[in-house]
Amino acid sequence: MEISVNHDSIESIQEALSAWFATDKRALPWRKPPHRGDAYAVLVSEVMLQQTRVETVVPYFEAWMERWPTVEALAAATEDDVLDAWQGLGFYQRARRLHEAAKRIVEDHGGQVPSSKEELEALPGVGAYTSAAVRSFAFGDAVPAVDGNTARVWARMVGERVDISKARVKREAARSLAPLVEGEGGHLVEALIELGAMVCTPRDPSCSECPLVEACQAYKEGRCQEIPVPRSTGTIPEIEVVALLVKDPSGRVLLRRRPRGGLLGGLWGLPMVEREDAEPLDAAADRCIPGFEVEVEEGALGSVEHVFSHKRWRVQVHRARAVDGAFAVGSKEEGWAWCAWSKREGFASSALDGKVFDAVGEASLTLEA
DNA sequence: TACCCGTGGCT
DNA sequence: TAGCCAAGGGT
Repeated sequence: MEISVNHDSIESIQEALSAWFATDKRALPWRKPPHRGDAYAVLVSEVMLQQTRVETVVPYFEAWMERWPTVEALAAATEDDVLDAWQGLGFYQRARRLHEAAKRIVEDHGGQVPSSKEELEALPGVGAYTSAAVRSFAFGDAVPAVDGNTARVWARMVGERVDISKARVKREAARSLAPLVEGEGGHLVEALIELGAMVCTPRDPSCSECPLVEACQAYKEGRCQEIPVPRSTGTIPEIEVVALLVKDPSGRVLLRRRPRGGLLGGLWGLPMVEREDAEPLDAAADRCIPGFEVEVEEGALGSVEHVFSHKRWRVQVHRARAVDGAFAVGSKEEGWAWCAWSKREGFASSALDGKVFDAVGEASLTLEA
């Protein structure tokens, strides 16, 4: 599939896109000094922006760059501090991969973010999109960085009803768009992304303001509303989850760090497990704290609903204690901690955990009242 | 390839 | 309200 633009008009299209971007682009922190063009800052912003809205990322990016202004500083950080800075952003593997990438850049590349496709994509968390973005925005090596925005712009330009969530479609878009962005530094690559975000929007695109209308097949045919096709979505399962509120004699609460790699990996929360089909409450409670038998109260203190990208949790929080009177669950390094209620913010946790903490806090107030 | 991996704003 | 979706990557 090719963009229906001849060689004479490609220059005028480039000029129109360039002029639009120069006047209409948003003043985002990674587009301003001292971050603009800094490969480390580009890498941080692009990883944060993966599947995440710009407005959400802005405060995280600013705090991150203040805390770790250089790749060396990030490489020297602890994993706990990295997760602390990332908490609430979601997709927590991104944080640990970015941290690991910083370490490798320091160890293997002398502290300089590499500029080649091969070396960039060898870094954890850096794929085709992020690699192209770093090359374009930091090294002036203009390569189409095809995110959902650019893919949508391209799909409408060629007028094809494609599913832009498919990797094959994004590869085709990158190949097809290369002549449009090359030879202009990286700003046309970024302009395509910005155009998709601000003008060529998923619904009700502002075609009257678009610098690419003359090259847009979908506009010509009046089919912008039906391109691209909506991606197919299945229904997500709803899962019952049991969480335990366990206190020691001094009133501290038992927290558990989730294993790396899984859902909310590396983050702290009340011990909790997904309940098997028709699993008795006490059996699920025992699995919350492996190796210990638990006495769990039947009535729930509170309940929390939380929707992830691929499943829905209904969390029931129960009060519980050790059958033999005491837990020797292990150290903080082993993922267990007794935490005074007022000190829980010292443990990096997710939005889900925040809801659970809130539910427990409200239940306590009710009980005391 | 299909699925796993968060969150919050919008309609 | 319930679903849709956003500057994706790894497996």
